[in-house]
Amino acid sequence: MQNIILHIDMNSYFASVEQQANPHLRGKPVGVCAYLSPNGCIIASSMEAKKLGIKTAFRVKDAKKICPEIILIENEPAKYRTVTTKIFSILADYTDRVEPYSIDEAFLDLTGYTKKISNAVCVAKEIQQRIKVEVGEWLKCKIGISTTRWLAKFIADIAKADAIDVITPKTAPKVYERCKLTDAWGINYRMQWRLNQLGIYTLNDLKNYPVANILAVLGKPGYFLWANVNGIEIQGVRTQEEILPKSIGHSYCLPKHNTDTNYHLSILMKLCEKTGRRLRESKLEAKNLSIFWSYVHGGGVYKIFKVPGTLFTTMDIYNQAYNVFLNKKMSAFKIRMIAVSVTNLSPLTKQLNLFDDVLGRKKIAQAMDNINDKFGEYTISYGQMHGLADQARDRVGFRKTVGVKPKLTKELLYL
DNA sequence: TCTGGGGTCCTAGGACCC
DNA sequence: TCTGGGGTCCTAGGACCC
Repeated sequence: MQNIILHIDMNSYFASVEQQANPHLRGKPVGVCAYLSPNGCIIASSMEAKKLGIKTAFRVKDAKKICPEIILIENEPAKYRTVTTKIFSILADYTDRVEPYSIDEAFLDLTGYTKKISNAVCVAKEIQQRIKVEVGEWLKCKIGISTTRWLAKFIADIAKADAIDVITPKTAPKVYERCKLTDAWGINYRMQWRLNQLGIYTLNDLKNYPVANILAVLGKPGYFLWANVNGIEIQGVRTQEEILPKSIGHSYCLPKHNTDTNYHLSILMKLCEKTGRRLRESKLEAKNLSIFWSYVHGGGVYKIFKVPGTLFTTMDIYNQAYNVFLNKKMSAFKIRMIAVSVTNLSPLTKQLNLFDDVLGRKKIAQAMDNINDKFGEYTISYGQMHGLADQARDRVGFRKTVGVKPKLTKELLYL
């Protein structure tokens, strides 16, 4: 029995959400940036901006040169997540097998709903319509339909905006004829080069290549590509509950390049706090910590290690990160970016009890999260983060910093 | 190639165990 | 201390993705 898989891909997502929310942006070239500075980069652009040559990852200054009339906006992740939740709840009306792939993409397994591609096309049309009516007319999506997850995404990737396209293993060779190798999910220029070395120049070359040879030369990644283009399912649709996150982390490119350790530590604390909050929201604990920083003039330090016990509170994470940072940092070098993430995650098992020393700290961390949820980000925070608010307030990700902090903050930190 | 910030999966090689 | 062969865990890093 063949499966019926849909891949939904929102068009120019962040820019479309902004156009939906702000009518004065509609029909105009809009660029959504990581942050508004000449060196900031465009992370999404509207259809109008794309037509004028604006591409993702352009720097702000270059985008302005190419298209002086472009309207630039700083991104607001929370806003986009809210819209995503609405869209995904529409998808959930058709099947419980919905896999959120990214903030603007999802897979649907309709196998239990219908066996016919023609029915799937009707569902796809209805989904497009409902998103426009229930979420917003500026939110358009393209939908790929096939028998495997990879083929559904492949056909959606090459589809025009707002299209519904179907591909089956039978019709695939014809479609491959008009595609480049790098149109395929999983092939970028490096993999393309390696495939070329084997005499593979088209997707049909790859499809017809002896599987044993490709496995021998390119290993598993090569086999996966071969199986995918041949319509063999490698990994079906998995629901959110079936996918436990593997890592949670945050990184930050510093707006000021200097050697000031206190400044660096305050950024480090902020990253640990953001990471810790998400860890607690997900009700997970971590066994490994990874910390990375790079220097302005090249090079950097990457360290990943198993910690004694588990990580759950912000201070658990910060204490470990702090030790590595102070031990390994070259004090004369200016730092460009810092990243923190936790891995080796597992569900939090114990009930939190305020009278247990370790668990008590976890309970305090959760109480602080609750206060911040209710009154705004960083209403209550750790002492290390003080002094950062002024520099951080106008930065992306930190924009929601609340200027007024209660006086009890420092006391709470040292409980 | 990098620019931003968030991820996944896979592999190599060393340490350590029986 | 070294001999063999098998295994796991840990850390580092590459190659992709949005």
